[in-house]
Amino acid sequence: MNTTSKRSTHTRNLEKTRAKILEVTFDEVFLHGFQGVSVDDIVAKTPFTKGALYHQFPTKLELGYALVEEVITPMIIARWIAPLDAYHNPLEGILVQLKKLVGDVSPNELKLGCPLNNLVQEMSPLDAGFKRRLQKALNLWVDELDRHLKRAQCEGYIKNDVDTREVAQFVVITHEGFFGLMKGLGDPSLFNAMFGSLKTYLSAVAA
Amino acid sequence: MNTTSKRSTHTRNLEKTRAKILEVTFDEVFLHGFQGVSVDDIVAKTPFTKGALYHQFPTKLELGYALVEEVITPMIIARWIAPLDAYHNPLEGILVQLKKLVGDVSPNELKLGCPLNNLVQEMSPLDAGFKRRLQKALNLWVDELDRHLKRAQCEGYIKNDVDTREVAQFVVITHEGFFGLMKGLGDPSLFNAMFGSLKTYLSAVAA
Amino acid sequence: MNTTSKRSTHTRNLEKTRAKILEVTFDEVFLHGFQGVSVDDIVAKTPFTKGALYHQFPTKLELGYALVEEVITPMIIARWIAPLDAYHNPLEGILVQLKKLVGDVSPNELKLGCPLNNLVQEMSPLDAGFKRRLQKALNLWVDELDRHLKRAQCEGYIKNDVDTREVAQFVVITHEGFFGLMKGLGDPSLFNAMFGSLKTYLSAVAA
Amino acid sequence: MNTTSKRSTHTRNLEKTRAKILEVTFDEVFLHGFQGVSVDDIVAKTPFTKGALYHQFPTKLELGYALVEEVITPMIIARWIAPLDAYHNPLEGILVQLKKLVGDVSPNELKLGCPLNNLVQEMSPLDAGFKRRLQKALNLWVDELDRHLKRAQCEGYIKNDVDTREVAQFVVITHEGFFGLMKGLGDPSLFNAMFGSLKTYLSAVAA
DNA sequence: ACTATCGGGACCGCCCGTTATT
DNA sequence: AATAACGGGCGGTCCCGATAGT
Repeated sequence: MNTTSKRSTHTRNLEKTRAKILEVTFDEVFLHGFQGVSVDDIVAKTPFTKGALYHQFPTKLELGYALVEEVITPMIIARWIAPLDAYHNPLEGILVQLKKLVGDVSPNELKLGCPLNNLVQEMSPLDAGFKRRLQKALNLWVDELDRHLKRAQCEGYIKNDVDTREVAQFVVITHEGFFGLMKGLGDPSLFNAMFGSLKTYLSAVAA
Repeated sequence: MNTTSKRSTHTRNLEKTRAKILEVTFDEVFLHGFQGVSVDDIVAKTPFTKGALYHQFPTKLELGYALVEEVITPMIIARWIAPLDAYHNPLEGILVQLKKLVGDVSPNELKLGCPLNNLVQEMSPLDAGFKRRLQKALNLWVDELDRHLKRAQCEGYIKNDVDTREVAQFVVITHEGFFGLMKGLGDPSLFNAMFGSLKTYLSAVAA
Repeated sequence: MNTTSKRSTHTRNLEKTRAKILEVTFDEVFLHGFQGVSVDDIVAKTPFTKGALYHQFPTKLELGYALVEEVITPMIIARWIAPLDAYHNPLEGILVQLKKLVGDVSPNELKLGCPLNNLVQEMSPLDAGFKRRLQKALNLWVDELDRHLKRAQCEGYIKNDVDTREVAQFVVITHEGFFGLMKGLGDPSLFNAMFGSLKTYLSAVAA
Repeated sequence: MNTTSKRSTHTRNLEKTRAKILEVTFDEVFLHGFQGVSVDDIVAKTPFTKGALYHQFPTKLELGYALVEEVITPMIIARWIAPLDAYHNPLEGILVQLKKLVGDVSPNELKLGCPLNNLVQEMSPLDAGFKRRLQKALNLWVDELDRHLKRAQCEGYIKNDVDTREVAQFVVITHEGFFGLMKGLGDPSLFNAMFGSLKTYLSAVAA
């Protein structure tokens, strides 16, 4: 049980190191918030030291920026957008995906909220760099949803007089609102409220 | 040397001190988050010193708890629940109140989000004491909304097969979701998306 | 040999605390230079902790500024100016004082140079706040010397066509030059070179 | 693939690298002091990387030592000693050179002081290796001046009872004292005080 | 010889809360 | 009840140098 040195046979690989640091950062920030995590905390959960982290990220803020751009934004796309390609009717895809990624997941995993929403709430008003990157991620989400909804409208799944962008915005609002409330209440019944209501809403705009 | 006894003067001053501290705390926490505010920051915006604050609130956390219980919870009730008493049809009240408190407000004032939601996102997973009090506030909001919706259902404004609690939950979800997205995007068009979609949804559950 | 707590029966006295911190700071900066001293070093040689230091001096720089204004400047006046009052002929006073404060002092004590000159060399080009305060101290030294030399000229000890301010400047130049070289060479013979040559020079401007 | 052998090319490159590093080091140390400059700062102003620097200089201190020996000492000789060869009367040479190298130079260039003096003041008490090398440079300066002054004495330009070494020491004292004060005050009138007074002094020792 | 990556530690600023004092 | 001085420790930055690899 002596103090193990961090110097080892570790292969020196910038990409891997960066990925590992970002992975740990994601976990820690997801658990404690950006301000609630110290660089030392992150380093301690890593096979590296502060020097390695500093080599990759000149400041804690830059690490946070990379987290948004390189981890969280792709994750949003992968979870909420990419799967829609498989559905001829995106409205159906949205609900099925919601069921799969939220309804079938244990409430415990949902209590931490949505990684993107968490950072938006915490950091957007505090730092312009965060704000810009988080805005970009949110807009991307809305834009991509809108693209699928427009496709749905073309295919006749949505009434022609419906503003698809408004629907896209509302879908994101309900997603983030759900995760936010879930974080506060931890009440599994929230999913039904959200899923059922969203279904009702989407039916109302469907053709 | 007026007629008021020393004791009551003391008590009144004590209450004024407490109220002033809570007022400043609200402003600062609303701007920078709970973790982002230091006790010294709060004290500096107060005519008192740190000792006075610690005389009233044993720790920073207790100050935060008081903020939730004595400021934020009443504020939620005053803004989103109490006004509904004036409406015979609460569904109408919800939408009118939304328009008044959000639609007619400058986007700048909305960019800081909702004081309750902000604290939920930041503090719920970090501290059990916060979590309990925030949960209580959220549940109160849902419960009171549900009470009004049940009244609406009795009055025949809502279909009988509708689960009013689910509607209440969904309304809160959309409120907090909207504030959350607004905080991140600052896009005024979000209000129309939210307002219009909520109207569509409420119409779908209305009798 | 347990770790002694710093909490003790210490009288809480802002002035005394400040004086003690400045005293220790003077010693440490004199030995290692301003950049070479850490705040922790200073605190460690003090009966106080960092909190106390921070209470008095918001930054290390401010501590340095106070050192110049409250310790070093008065020291210059006390050593090189005040004693001249006792001499009817200031030229004589300058040389006698030089002998007393330098010639009769062990070379070891001189190897650290002049506290004012040390800071001028180290900090003047690095920080405008230091520069201003050090300039003020140097100008005060020159001005006060000039005042005494003008008195000497009035009394007929200095030729009328001599620019006393130039003499004052030159005297300071030789003082600081001597301390500077002494710091580098540690050679006691430097005092004779300086003392003798300054005597020769002052004789040349004497009436 | 020219005729020069690989070895000599290597050597030449090595020397160029070393020279470039020393050149940048001189500039940076002159501006910020030795402690105020980081190895990374130096490397950043170089076409090389840190590894190259550490290949040539095992530590930052050794780089500083090389700076004294290979750059600053030769510079002192080139500026203050070598030109005296051209003068039959070195006393005249000293004053003329002073005018040329100081009096005709813009005050801005003088505000950074003398590279040698700067290092003496900063590093002599902190590191024995620096001290030894700086002492050597200062002694060389005094010795060489003394050599020229002895020549002057032989030629009858200086009174026979004058200790030329003391004069040499005093000249260096006034040089460094002037640069030191100039660094602190930035007052161009200092040159006249120094030049005039030194002239007066040298006249007093001249035959 | 030279590069890129990383180790480990020290420093300043700051922060929450306590204690002596009034 | 309230103030002012102070305790003790953590957090982000930065720095010197070492090591793996070319």
